Amino acid sequence: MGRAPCCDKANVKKGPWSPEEDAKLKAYIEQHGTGGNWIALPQKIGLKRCGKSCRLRWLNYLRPNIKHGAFSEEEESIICGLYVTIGSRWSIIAAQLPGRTDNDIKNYWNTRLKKKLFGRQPKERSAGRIANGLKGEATKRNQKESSMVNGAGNGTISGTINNNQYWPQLPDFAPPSSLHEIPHIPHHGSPSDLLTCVGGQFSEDHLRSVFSTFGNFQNPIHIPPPPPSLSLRGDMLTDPSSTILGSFQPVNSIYCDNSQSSNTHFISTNQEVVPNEWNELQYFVNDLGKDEAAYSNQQSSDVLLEAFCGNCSSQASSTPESSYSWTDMSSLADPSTVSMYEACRPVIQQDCSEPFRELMYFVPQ
DNA sequence: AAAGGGTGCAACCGCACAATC
DNA sequence: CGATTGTGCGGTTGCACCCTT
Repeated sequence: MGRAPCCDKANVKKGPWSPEEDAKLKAYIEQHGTGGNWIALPQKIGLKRCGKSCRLRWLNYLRPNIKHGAFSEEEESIICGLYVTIGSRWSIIAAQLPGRTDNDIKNYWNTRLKKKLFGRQPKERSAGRIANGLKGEATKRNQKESSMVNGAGNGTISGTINNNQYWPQLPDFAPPSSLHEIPHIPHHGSPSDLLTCVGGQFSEDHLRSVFSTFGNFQNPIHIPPPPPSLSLRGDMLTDPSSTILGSFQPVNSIYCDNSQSSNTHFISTNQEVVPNEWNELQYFVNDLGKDEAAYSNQQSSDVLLEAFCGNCSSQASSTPESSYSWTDMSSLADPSTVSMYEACRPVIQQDCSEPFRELMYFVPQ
């Protein structure tokens, strides 16, 4: 037996709220409060709405000091930083952004920030629409919402956008003499953001652009020297002073072969990787629409394989519940890269404390 | 001018947990 | 202490708007 419905579904109105309904709800709550009972509230007001719907409408739109309109760069940084730290805990993230609702932030993440962080551009055909479309959206909002916040964020987006990119151009960076000079890495990061760096474009510019996105989370980092023949893409250390790192599980380092032409990349970590983050990785890899494969020597390899085999077209997908040996999986990759990695594994293993975990994935070219 | 498709946002759904009976 | 009810939350959906063809 399921639980009783919170309201008579047949007799409640659904869909967009009318100005009259808004006015009724707002006036009542401002005068009497919610009374601690959302379910009973619509009857008191004479609204044919579900109590939950009233609550949502109030919290997301009608209550005072709600901030609508474009997100500032600072807000973006906070959202991104918290997302890679705590995941989709929108209510917690919203608590850090006065005036923003969890729904707003969730929508903003899903429609924009995710694309931005994953480094994906919209389909080619959309390029023109994007430049104009954003302007259109902003105009729509401006017309719709007289309480629009100052135009800083909006102006930033529409003002700096170029013809080819969805997002403002990221600042130019002077090429580093070595990756050790990457100044700041998101210390709240998860595997996903670093893997995004590695998997998204495989470019150092992109890597730095993602790091710059988290400028608010700058902190000194320690980057150990890479093993021979490998370049170190990133390294993260937890911040012991932080109080919100409960679920944070960093990837210690990501090693990429030095050959730009190679399609194989190795990731090592001595940390437990939580399933959510692998799911996110799965999303990312699947979103790329490319074949991939994974190998793990860790105990929780089932987590990894589950995460990776959802849409695999490689041989891995045919037996998603079985385990794969290194031999099996490495056979899928470029032989020279595999042999190079094999030679480096002891060094990497030494670099990571036990239990050593590794993941290989490749993107056919 | 119209159809088709992409995008963003408001709103809904269902589950988990807390509070109350 | 179990059952019931209310609330909070994240995921998902529906739709209006706009652009491209």
